[in-house]
Amino acid sequence: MAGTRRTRRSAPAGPARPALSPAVAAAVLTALAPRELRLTPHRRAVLAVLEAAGRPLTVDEVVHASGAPTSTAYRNLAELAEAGVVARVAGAVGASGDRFELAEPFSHRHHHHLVCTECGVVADFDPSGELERLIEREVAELLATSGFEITHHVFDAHGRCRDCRTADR
Amino acid sequence: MAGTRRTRRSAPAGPARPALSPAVAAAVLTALAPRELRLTPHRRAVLAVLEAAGRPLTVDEVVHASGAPTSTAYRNLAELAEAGVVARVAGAVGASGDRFELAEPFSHRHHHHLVCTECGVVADFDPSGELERLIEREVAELLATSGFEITHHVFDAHGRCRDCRTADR
DNA sequence: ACGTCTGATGAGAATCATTCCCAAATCACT
DNA sequence: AGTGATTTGGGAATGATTCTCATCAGACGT
Repeated sequence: MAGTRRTRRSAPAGPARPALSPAVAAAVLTALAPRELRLTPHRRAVLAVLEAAGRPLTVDEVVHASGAPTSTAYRNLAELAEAGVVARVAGAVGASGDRFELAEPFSHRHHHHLVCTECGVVADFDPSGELERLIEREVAELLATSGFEITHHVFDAHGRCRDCRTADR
Repeated sequence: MAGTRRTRRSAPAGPARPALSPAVAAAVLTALAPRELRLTPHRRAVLAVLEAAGRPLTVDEVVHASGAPTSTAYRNLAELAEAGVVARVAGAVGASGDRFELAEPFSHRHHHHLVCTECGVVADFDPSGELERLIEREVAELLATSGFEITHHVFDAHGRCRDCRTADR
């Protein structure tokens, strides 16, 4: 036991874990500062996992991929969502549990979701500019007619993913 | 005790409960038949409540408004959803619990949802025909490019409803 | 009308995800 | 390198949803 440093294991041994890209790390730091949140190893790991996935993950997926304990993963995801660094997105209706992905300012671009109603997996897709423009117009109209102050919109397509289709048919 | 019939109380005394419209009842009967599901008083009450509400309700709202016991309400909503008579819709992301409304063939028309991110209430709104057409086109494209067999789409606008806006500002 | 038989009911137990708790450890920052 | 506010984590607590199963209602044939 040569100088075994007893540190709380923040990055347990295991399959190679992705690293958070420096660009995202810097932006995240800025976003966390005003809330006095630190970019700890666990938070870094959680964000790295989300960045690498490129699609919304369940809490369970994050727990397994990041190595963070369950309670820490839940807490961090909630805090990061609150800080606007990650986005909480809905999975398949009826499936319990939200999913999380890097918020748009920290990932690539505006996108929408393809949700598999069978296995619950969620993939990203990019909407056409034309659709996006029309949605914007509709949203502006809703502000006027409904009394709702619209902050964002969700356009998800639901169906069966390729895997589920080939699996049982 | 003049002929007090002892029947299980299926419509407990209480505030006037809405009745299910005959047209919907007939259509529902047809939909339930192949599954050997009966249109019992509780199911009728649940459906009547959904029909009267005209917006997606939480299980709790259904329980209170219909008088059905919790376990019965959950069971019936799940069965009716399975049968395609009611639709399970997502509420605010992060809010636990799906909501239910009459499925489109049994209610009025195709519509979308306005979700309040603060109190979770969900209202219906009608999309413009133009938007709807463009969505259809986009969905058709997704089938080709993603491998997903799209069954339906969700276009929800999220924001703060009039009540929440006036309440805390 | 009456029996019969299948589907429905409902109270509580069981399950499961999520949140809470708080003493102890850690890390970001000077 | 020190240090104090923040984070951690294991387990308990909470809450929603589902399950169980003995009992009941209702449709149907006779």
